[in-house]
Amino acid sequence: MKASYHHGDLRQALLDASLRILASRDAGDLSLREVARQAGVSAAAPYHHFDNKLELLAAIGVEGFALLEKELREAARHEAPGRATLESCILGYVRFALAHPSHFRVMHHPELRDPEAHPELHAHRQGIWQYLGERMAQPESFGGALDETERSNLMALAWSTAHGLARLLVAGALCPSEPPFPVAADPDAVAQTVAATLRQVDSLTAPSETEGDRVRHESDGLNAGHELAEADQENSLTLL
Amino acid sequence: MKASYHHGDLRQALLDASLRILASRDAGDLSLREVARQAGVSAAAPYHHFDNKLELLAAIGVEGFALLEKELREAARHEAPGRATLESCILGYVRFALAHPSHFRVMHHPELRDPEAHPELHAHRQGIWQYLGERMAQPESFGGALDETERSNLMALAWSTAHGLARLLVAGALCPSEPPFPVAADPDAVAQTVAATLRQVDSLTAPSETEGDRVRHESDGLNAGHELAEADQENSLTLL
DNA sequence: CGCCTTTGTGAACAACGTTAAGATTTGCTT
DNA sequence: AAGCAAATCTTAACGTTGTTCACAAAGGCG
Repeated sequence: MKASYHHGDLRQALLDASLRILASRDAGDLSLREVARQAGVSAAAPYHHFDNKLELLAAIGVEGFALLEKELREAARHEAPGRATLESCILGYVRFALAHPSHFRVMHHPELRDPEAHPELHAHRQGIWQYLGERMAQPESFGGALDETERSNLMALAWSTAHGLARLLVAGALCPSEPPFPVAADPDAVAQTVAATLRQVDSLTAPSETEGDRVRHESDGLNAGHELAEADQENSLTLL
Repeated sequence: MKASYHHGDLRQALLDASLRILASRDAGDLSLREVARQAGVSAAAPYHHFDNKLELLAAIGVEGFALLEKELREAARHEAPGRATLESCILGYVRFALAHPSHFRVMHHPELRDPEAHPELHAHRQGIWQYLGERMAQPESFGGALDETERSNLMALAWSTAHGLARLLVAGALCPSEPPFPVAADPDAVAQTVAATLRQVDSLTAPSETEGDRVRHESDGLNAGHELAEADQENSLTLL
């Protein structure tokens, strides 16, 4: 089977071998020599396909972002348009992380964050953000009446929750056996429940809301209202 | 000044040197030899104080968790008892991450997650979880009526949001210049606003809630209600 | 003072990322 | 079809890393 001196498609073979290793090891531990070994080539061979080890990881990250966007768009087509968009985005994001944990970890590897060092990866990351932003910005997502500030609040909240939940689940920090606190056995069930719970915030600005609700919420907390107002005044979550 | 052959307190000096380096580099990149160099000792010296490099990082993690717990308890004393506990925990967690990003990153370093390999670190991590769990479990946190399932939901949601927000802010992924979406310039303001926004979920189960609210929420989504019910039935967020 | 324990040094080893120079294959050009 | 340049792979090497080992210096205690 060892066909020829040349490999055929070594680049993809290296990516696959990397992912096989990354399933059990962290991205920081990945050894380029080991990847080459698993692919059946010499230690120097990968350098004809990637500038260095980080670029190999960046390519995996790009692969991951492309896959994420594909799956998000896929999921968006299989649902009633304009309903529960925020919840659906969160769920899609978390499900991707659970389905492709190795990709997810590489996508958020700290050493790949510099936009100038890895422009293609950065472009894909921005693409996801833009896509999610556009979907969540649709007026019917929240019910309609929603000014810029409120929308920013919700998006920061949703993005934080989705990302945090994904990280905790992928890291195994939210498992039923050893508690931070009791949680469901099935990670997907956790995601569903959290997303559904968060939806109650969404409903605050839904059209069915009464004016009485609105007032009660705003004057609810002792310092909460004050701090929020203060933050709004200083620089708040207004458009950049 | 180079006093003697012996260092005095090399252990702490190594920890300090590490943190100095970690301020600009990631935990995975930290070189033990460089730490030793900065501390002015040979490459083998650290092995008299730490079993290996990971144990050095684990010690920093322990330091971080202890600091976090101290700051959380500190903040808890300076506020009206039993009010907005959930929001205060979130804010405290995020503020710690912003104030001590190096510690925060090490505390969540992927290679330090194994409880058996780093039992002391794991104990401190559990301690934080337990402390936060106890605080958020206080009945007056939410207003009173709250069954086990609802409490788990809220805690999973709050923990996810706090952790996700902290990670995004520490990573610089929520900055005003390059948008995922517009966000405040001051990270602390973002944290305040997100925490305040999340508080609306809290208010769902507050005593001032009317029965009409409750019903409307549960029958709100098209599939959301269904999925939640399904999750509840299967294994849900009940006590472990 | 003598002696054991602690804490430092220096040299060594294997593994790693990366580069350089040379071999082999591919494919285009004529 | 021949030949030649580009792409791909190999072997060898360099410097750095984590870690270990044997040994030296300092501290503490009888």
